[in-house]
Amino acid sequence: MDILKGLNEMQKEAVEYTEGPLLLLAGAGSGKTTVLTRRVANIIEKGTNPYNIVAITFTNKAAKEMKERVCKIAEQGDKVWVSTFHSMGVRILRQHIDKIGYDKSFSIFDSTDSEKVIKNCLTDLNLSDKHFKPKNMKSIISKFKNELVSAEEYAKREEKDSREQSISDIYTLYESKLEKNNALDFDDLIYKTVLLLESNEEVLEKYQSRFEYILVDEYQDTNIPQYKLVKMLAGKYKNLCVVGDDDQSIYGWRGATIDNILNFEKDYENAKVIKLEQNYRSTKKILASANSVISNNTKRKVKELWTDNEEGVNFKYYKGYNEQDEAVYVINNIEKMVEEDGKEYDEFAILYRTNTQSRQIEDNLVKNNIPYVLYGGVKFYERKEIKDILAYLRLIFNMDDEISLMRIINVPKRGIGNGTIEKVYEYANENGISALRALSNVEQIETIGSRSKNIKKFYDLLMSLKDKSKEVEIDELIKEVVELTGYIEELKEEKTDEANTRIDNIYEFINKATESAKNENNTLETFLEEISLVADIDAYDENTKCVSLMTMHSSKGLEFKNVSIIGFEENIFPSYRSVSSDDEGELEEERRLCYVALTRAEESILLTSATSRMLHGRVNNNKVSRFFDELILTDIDDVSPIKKPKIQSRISKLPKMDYAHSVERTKQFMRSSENAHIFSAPQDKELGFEVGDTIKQMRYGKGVVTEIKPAGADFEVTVDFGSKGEKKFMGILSRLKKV
DNA sequence: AAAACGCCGGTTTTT
DNA sequence: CCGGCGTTTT
Repeated sequence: MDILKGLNEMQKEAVEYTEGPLLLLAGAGSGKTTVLTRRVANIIEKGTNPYNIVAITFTNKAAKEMKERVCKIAEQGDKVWVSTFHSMGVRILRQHIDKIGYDKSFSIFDSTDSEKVIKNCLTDLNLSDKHFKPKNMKSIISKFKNELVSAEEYAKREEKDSREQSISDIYTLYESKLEKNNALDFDDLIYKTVLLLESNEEVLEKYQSRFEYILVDEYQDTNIPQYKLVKMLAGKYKNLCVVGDDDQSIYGWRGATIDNILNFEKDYENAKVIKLEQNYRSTKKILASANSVISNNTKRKVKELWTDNEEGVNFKYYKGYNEQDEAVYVINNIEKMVEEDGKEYDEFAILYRTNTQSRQIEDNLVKNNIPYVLYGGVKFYERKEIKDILAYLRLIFNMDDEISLMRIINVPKRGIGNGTIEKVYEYANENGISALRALSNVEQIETIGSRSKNIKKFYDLLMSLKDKSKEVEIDELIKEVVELTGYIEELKEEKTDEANTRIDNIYEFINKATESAKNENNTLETFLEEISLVADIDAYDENTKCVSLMTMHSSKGLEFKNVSIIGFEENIFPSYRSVSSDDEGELEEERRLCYVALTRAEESILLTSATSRMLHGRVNNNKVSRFFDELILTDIDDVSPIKKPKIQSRISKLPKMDYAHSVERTKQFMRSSENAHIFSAPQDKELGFEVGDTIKQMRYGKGVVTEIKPAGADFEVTVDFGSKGEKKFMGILSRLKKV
């Protein structure tokens, strides 16, 4: 097939420019994946062995998709190494990690495991988990690793105050505990790979020679270690193509730095830059609004997406009374479009800022019998029962994994209580042996006495499982675990719904294992790895006939005909943290997230918010999101029961912009007939006061009016009483008086 | 040793 | 509002 068929000029150029460093700035919906796969095909066609090409992505889903598409158009495409950063790290480390002092059968700790290790560190160091919160410590350590600062280096650093010194101790002990467990945490998968390649010329040379062509997707999401890894791997041939969009950088909190993309031209001499700015996905209205929002960011490469697509329909905006009302509207809207316009459920996505927001939506979908898929939330592999079974498997694979050992030593109950466990640990420490070795010598531990037979039984159970693992497939092994431990038996005893769900989950887990076992060269190692590295979105299947529910973060890279963004409110989106942070950058990242969400849509967008919302057991009254003001307001139909709330405040809240831009925007804003009334002073004679006035109320005393909304013959007046909070009144009825 | 209770604290996004 | 965790009770 013709590799350039159907491409625009810029796309063709990107496909043909195969030698040397290339930065491909690919806007949302600009046909990026097509260009990438054709480019790979082109490199192969020019005579390169596919084995010498590597493509790096962030999610398994993206990797899988790219692999499939490359295979379709290129001879021997299956030989191209398409991998995520993390699985690439694992693959390199499994082969060479012994060179930096680990065993090749290392475990991968998830963040829960890491936090447990940190808790152990705190106990050992006699530090309080109130002052040194494990979650917080975890993220500090993660930050160090993402800045390539080792525990050793940090320990040497001078001028540390006492808190920093303690943190340094925690970091050091944490690292040594991981080593003792022969485990790596998530950050290590990249960090330790970098350390390995830095310290070992031979290994570096091996991979540098192999990778004649390197391709990195979503480059705007790379952090420092990832950047460094890529730079080292590309060191020999420098045929490095990075693809990204600085406007879609939404993982700053994970250490990703937008500078990697902004500085590419400085990092790589003679780098070619190609911009893909034509969007093939969205309507003109959607694109114009997305552009309008993102133009408020200061730190970005100049580009503007355009499209030949139709103008399209207006956005809809619905402000509900509360989150329940909001959910009902969103679902009714979908139902209506399905019934009246012949849409399918799978053409809809509901996006939100935080996972908890999916709850009301889910309730209402169930009520209305609408099929849906929820991505994210409590992950399958993080359920208690699955983690328990997994702990057995992990322990069988890596007997040094004490976190797993601790998890299941008395699960199901087998009469090994905390007291006994402590004694085992004491013995292990005194004799400088691993906990498992101590278990095998349990008869020697005098203090335990007759309970040692429980331990003996447990130890024998583990050993027989380990033997089994060498003979049978993974699904058989899991069945064996369940059988020998009596795990399901114990659950059956409970006879509760919850226990039954857990049993179902275990059967589902076995099914998944059976699926995996079908792949040739599937081992316990690869199975565990697969599970450690899955993301929610990896399960995304575009062939379902379901409404999709996911966070805006998860939606990156996907597209839907109709998108609903719920919770379009201050303190939710943008998040409370970003709003109250003094780092301007955080807000810009939220704005980029907004840009990502908007550009998922092909045809229509519904934005919703709620006047009052229950949050952490408390009622919140949030204003509509500031991003609302940054949209092109004339392209929005307000379908709320109460129209245009608080529109007065908008003038002062126009986004910060350079002067020319600002004047233009203001003019545009005033021209819009819908907004014309804003510029006449809003005053309601019947009330005798307006927004901003101080009034007096019988019970609460003096307060400032923040909002007036018509409500039938009366007005709903919101008054801020300062420390007493915000209250709502019916203005005339409650006889509010201007002071 | 296991179940039951009650308090405290957190609470964004995730490979 | 939730869940986790430590304390108390059986």
